Amino acid sequence: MSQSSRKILSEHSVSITNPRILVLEALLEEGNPITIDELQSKLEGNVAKSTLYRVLNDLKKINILNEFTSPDNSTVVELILEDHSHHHHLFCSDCGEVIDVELSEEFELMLAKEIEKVQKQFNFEIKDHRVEMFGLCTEECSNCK
Amino acid sequence: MSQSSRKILSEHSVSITNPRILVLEALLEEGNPITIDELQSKLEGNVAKSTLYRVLNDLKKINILNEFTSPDNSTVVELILEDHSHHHHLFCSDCGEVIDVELSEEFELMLAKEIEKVQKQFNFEIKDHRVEMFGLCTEECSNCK
DNA sequence: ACAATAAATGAGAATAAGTCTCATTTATTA
DNA sequence: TAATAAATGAGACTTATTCTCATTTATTGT
Repeated sequence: MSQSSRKILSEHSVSITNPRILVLEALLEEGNPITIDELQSKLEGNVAKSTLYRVLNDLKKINILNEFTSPDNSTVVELILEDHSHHHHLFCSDCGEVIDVELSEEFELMLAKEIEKVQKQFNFEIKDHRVEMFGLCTEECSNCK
Repeated sequence: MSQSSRKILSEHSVSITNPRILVLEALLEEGNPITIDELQSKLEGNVAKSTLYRVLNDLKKINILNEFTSPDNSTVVELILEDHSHHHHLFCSDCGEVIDVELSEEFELMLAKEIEKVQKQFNFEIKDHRVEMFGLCTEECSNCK
């Protein structure tokens, strides 16, 4: 795991430091979107708060970190890995879990066409998009604590 | 305008007070999503900061206010009116403007089908969704300051 | 219309997420 | 391995939001 963290850093010409490795490892281990709070817990005080935020900003700058806000206003972060394809998010209003969701290719094609229309309509250059879904996991949901 | 604010409040059995009328009027006048900062400016100090947040929370509770976070992490609010149909948001990374966008009915139908699949896949009950689009308004964009 | 009561407000204190500062430590490179 | 630039930790600072509490305002029954 430490290997891939180092690899990720060097591939992006970012100096390899302990806090960066620890943060990357925590994010890799999680494998899913995670709140800053959860991330801090995982790090068990091994990275200073200021450093954590700095490292997250570093990762954003090299475009390997996605940051967004959950419906309950917590900041959520997620690593963008090469093999990690385009996806969307499903939020549970009950337990707060965030789940990565891939939608069908035909849907994405249709969305691309819609976006094309919106670009023309508003004279915009649309660079990115996301679909967010909100709901409740049912009792059987294994993702829910 | 004050009439409709009063009507909105009484229809939701919320007591009619000056700060609530002022906030509603500002939101009605704007007609578009607006940041808290912009809203505060529009209110020109006529509503205390604590009251503004309280009123916004009141409006959220009666489900006539939609709150979300822009890509630059400002809180954005928008009134949900009866005649205000289902829509999505387009964010300009340049000027920060947020624009309401309606997507085609066929797209929404297809998205509903996708959501149906996601519900089954993750054992979720999906209550709501939104599509967010990020980009840059071009120079001719009249929405951009 | 009025008094009694409950609810809402304003002002500023408190909290919490995120950023900044600066002295110290660590990584890079030659 | 030494010199230098970059990163870190600790805590101060900033800013958005919530909370507290004394005062004001709206509502309701008469």
